[in-house]
Amino acid sequence: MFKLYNTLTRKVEPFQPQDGNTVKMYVCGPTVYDYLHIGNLRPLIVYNALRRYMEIFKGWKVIYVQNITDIDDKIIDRAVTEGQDTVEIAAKYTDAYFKLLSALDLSPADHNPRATDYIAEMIKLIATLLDKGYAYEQDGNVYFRVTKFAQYGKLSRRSVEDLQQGARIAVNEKKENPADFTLWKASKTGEPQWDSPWGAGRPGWHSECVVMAQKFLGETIDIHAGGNDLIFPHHENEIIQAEAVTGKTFARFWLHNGMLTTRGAEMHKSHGNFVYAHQVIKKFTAETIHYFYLTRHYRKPFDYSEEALEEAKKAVWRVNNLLDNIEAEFSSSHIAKQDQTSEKSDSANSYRNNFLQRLSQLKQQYITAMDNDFGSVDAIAAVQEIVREANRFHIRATGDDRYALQDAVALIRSLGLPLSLFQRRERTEIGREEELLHLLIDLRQRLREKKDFALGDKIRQDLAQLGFILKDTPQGTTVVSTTQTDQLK
RNA sequence: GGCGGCGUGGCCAAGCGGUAAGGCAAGGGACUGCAAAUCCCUCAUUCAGCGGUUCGAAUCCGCUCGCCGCCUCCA
Repeated sequence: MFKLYNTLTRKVEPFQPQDGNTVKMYVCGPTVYDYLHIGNLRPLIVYNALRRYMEIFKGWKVIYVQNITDIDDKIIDRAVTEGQDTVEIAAKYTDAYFKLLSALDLSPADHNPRATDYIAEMIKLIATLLDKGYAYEQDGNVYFRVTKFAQYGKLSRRSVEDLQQGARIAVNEKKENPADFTLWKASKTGEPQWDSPWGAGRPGWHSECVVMAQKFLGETIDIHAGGNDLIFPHHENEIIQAEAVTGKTFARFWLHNGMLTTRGAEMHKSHGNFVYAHQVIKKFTAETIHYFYLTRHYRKPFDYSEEALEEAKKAVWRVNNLLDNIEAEFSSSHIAKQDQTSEKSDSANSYRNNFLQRLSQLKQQYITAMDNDFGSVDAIAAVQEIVREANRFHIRATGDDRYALQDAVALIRSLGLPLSLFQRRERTEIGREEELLHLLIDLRQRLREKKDFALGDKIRQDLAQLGFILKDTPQGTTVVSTTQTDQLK
């Protein structure tokens, strides 16, 4: 049974899409005022993997919507400091955002609505809230009257009274209640603005997600996800707007990922303790980065460090090394065929069967882990276990039994697929390059047979410099290209 | 003040009532001309501390200590 932790109920609950086969999923996207930092990457990677798991292993069709917030105070500030207008700023960072997604091998969303394309719908929503008495206008500003909605606070589990005790609620004379939030903001001169029944201005932050989620996914969506820093006020304020209007549940499941920290402190632009995502991508592959995030449970905070990424790199390498070895063995014409044609003995057969049985056991372990609130950490542990088993089998199996290794490779690739791991076809392309490589390998083999190890080692060293790692295995010499992978020291 | 989370081996990190996964590191061994990789063995009688519930607790409850987040913008 597939289960997810729902912030709304604070419980792990069985999840099924509300209408048969289609999951309607909305993930809060970026405000495009700067490049993303690595903390921003966590929800992208985690929810992408969740989505793909639901598609590939559950067989559901996921409609995945992620907004782009392209109008906001931070964008206005940025426009001033960069000397451009807000449209240019938004375009620049939106473009960088999509480039990053692609570099990270993240599946594109089905829809990426931009806030400024939905101003009219937001105005309509706000007008409805005014009509129903959930909002009020003051000097061109419109505020939500939070006390009017009894369930306000049901997601974050706080009451309006709690909020009033908080010392950090901004004093605003225009509000009836300090906890009321802005739906429409009257613009100052020079700021971007849109016409509305309440004068020129721009929408508050929380309306856009409601409008865009409902536009693409309907009044009740299956999953709404984002960072746990959005629980309050952002998601709380979305719920109140949506449900005040429709009277229906806005989102059935609310998912929230934990924050990244740097030496224990939350990573935040304003703390200055962040690293840009594009900087990390220069040093590590997308695969290593995915592994890094997916080996920590998505709801817990965790500490970023380059050492931790180095460790992830090695762990990924361990898996790919096995895939390389086996694929090299099965595709290389240099391996003697006689090994693969011997008749099978009963004992060998049972050895193979045991191995295959163990593989399916570990596959089940992976699925159980993933089904249990996206336990990617345990799921990856199961893959590592497959690697150990396969390495063992690789050493000991003989004859036709060895073909079972191809099953192991296929399994690892299929389990890695939703996680964006272990997909790379490592073998160098068949072609002139490979012919040349094998010429060198043959030459080196002859030198080694003549005990001329000095020259043989030089060939190996020089090829390594060019990015081709030679390994002398019992099955012969194999070659792996490091051009597409993290190079180990 | 209110709401919430976390504390597991040298490090990272699962497990959330049935007797401690996985990775990295380290030590020993096998294999190898040397490498690389791989395999075998060792590496938490114990899960911050103290009580309680239970046949049984890292897992539930209470208290204490330590760290962190939200309550303003933040993924």
